[in-house]
Amino acid sequence: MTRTKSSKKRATSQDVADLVGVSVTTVSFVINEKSGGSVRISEATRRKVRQAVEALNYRPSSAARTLRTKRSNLLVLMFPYIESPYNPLLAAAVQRKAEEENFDVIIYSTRDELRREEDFLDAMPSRGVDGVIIHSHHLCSAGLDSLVEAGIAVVIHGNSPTHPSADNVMIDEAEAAKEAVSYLIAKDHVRIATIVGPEVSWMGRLRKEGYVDALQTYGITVEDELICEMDYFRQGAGALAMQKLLALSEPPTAVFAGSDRFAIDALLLAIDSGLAVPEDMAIMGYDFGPESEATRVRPRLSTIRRDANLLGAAAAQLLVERINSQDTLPSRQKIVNHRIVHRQSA
Amino acid sequence: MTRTKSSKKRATSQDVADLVGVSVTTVSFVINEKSGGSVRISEATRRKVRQAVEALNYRPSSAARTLRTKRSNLLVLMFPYIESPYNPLLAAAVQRKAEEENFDVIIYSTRDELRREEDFLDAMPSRGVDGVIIHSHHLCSAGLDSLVEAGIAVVIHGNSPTHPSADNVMIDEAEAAKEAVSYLIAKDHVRIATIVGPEVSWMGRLRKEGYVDALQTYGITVEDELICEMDYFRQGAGALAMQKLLALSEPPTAVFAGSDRFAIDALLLAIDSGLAVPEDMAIMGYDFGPESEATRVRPRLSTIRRDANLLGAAAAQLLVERINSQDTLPSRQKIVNHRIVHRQSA
DNA sequence: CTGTTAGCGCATTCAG
DNA sequence: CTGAATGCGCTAACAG
Repeated sequence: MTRTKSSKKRATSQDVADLVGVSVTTVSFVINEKSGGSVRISEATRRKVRQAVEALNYRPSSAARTLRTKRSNLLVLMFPYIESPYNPLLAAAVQRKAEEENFDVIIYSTRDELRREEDFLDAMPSRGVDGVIIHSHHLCSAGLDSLVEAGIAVVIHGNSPTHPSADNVMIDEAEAAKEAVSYLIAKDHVRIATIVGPEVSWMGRLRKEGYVDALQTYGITVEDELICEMDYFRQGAGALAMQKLLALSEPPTAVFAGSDRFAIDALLLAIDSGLAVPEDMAIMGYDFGPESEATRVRPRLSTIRRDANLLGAAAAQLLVERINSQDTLPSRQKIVNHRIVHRQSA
Repeated sequence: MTRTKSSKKRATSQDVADLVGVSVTTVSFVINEKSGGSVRISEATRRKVRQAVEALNYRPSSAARTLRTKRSNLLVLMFPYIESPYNPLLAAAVQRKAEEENFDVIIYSTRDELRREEDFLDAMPSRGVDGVIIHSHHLCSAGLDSLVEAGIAVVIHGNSPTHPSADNVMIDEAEAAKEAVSYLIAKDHVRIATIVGPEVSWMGRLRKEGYVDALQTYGITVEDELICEMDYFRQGAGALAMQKLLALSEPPTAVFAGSDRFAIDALLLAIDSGLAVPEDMAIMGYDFGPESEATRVRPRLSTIRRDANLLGAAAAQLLVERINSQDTLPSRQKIVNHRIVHRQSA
């Protein structure tokens, strides 16, 4: 009685082979359902092997398999916070897709800390995962090189930097912005302002593009004084912009904000200034940060929303394709549907 | 040029050894920071090895290591829906703890389907994970046997069946119920009814126990007509119970419901009957299902909440201990703090 | 149609 | 203080 371990040793493919009286090769073939080419296992043998598997309760060791095949069927979804309302939806979608393709998914929250993100990505090759979906505010493409070099497939969620060997999945920013503004126009607004991010930001540029496009489509003149360019992260930027707009000789009756944060600040300032929202001032937001912020403000914010299901599924899809592709794939950009959420502010 | 693969081969410990001019054994020792006993690597060698690791960008292969050591440092968190508001919090907590202990966590949503749950658990030994935290409504202890036999550590979240080789982490159901009722008593209610789950349910029994305990503590007579036993999953059970209570010759002024669903149904019926909540009828719920349900109803539901952080951390803690323990550990039950959420309904 | 065999990359016993 | 040798469990040539 020298055994201290309580659990008996797990059965190996050799055990199965011995029990049936065939070789491990045969076992391996039936386990993996190989049959093409020169590989033909008689149906009788297959059955016997399967019985033995059952009898011994044999389960292949993924560690051994991974070591051999360089394939872990493991993928990583990394984002700032799993607690953000968008991310669980994204995770669910990724998971669903991954499961279809027989992948497990490791989820990692970086808490939006650059250091944790870097450390995690750095340790990724060691983990032996096949691919990773990155949703990050910090990401710079340099960090991706080592992943790609280590043979890890990468898909980037959102408008973060592109990389020649990674895919991006995102929504059509310009189109979404255009729809938001068109909605305001449909509500009979003509004097519509916008609060947008800086030119240097890809998102900011695209959203402004959509704003201009919508106005022009409906024959409304684009006026510079109605376009407020603001820094996304500047405290109270939205309020500032709204203040400026209200001071105009002819203020707008509606505002399309390039981010929910802009929108909420602007909305609050409008209300504090004695305006009724949406009667005196209609406000549209744009998905950015937690959904709850948009629903917590009164009146609730109408805004653009990404479809987490589509984005997640698309990301997983691209990732799996990339993992399965033997040759280097070109970088792909996948545009996914968005939608307008009509709440109370517009 | 026969190479089709684009990425160069990853460095192995052999490569590192070669570069330094030592053996793989030495490399292995310094990587794993072994030093006790007869193992002594000179500081000089250590440094050189570390340099080589850096130079070659060497990362140990976890697959190989797992195969060798029977340790994947991978753990699974399984629950019905990642989209439920409680579960991301739980996941975050588990993750945080797991990370401290150098574990990655695979998250799996069963969509509350028994079949998917069973299939996943069944495939677990093959995945080579070290342990699993199970949060399930369906779980029966039979399914756990094969996990335990396969040497996978198991921790059960909540009051699902216990298992001689698994731990449970949960809140003190009876105490929580007692507090809820005590709160109602503190608000000057004396005629307090309860809607509880069936006797056969452990949760139901414990919560009723707490209810009775609170009344007795404050010298209030327990009256059978004020105790409604209902099936958790029966449609509209809470409304039915409230109806019955309102029909009493002397109806209660407060109700402690054994689940948020009961509570919400009851609350709605009370309001539809022209009662003001909480003025005419105070209602306390009890954590069960999505938080959002409790906050969406008007007035917002006061209820008992589990602390996801504590529960998650405790679960991960127990799991890691179990994984690290060589010998069989006894089954442990860990009770975690809960709290009352005072909203509007009581 | 099936068996033999050689590693995958690492941790570890046992010799030096 | 360090190295040589072995095998974890599996897959995939290659050889029948």
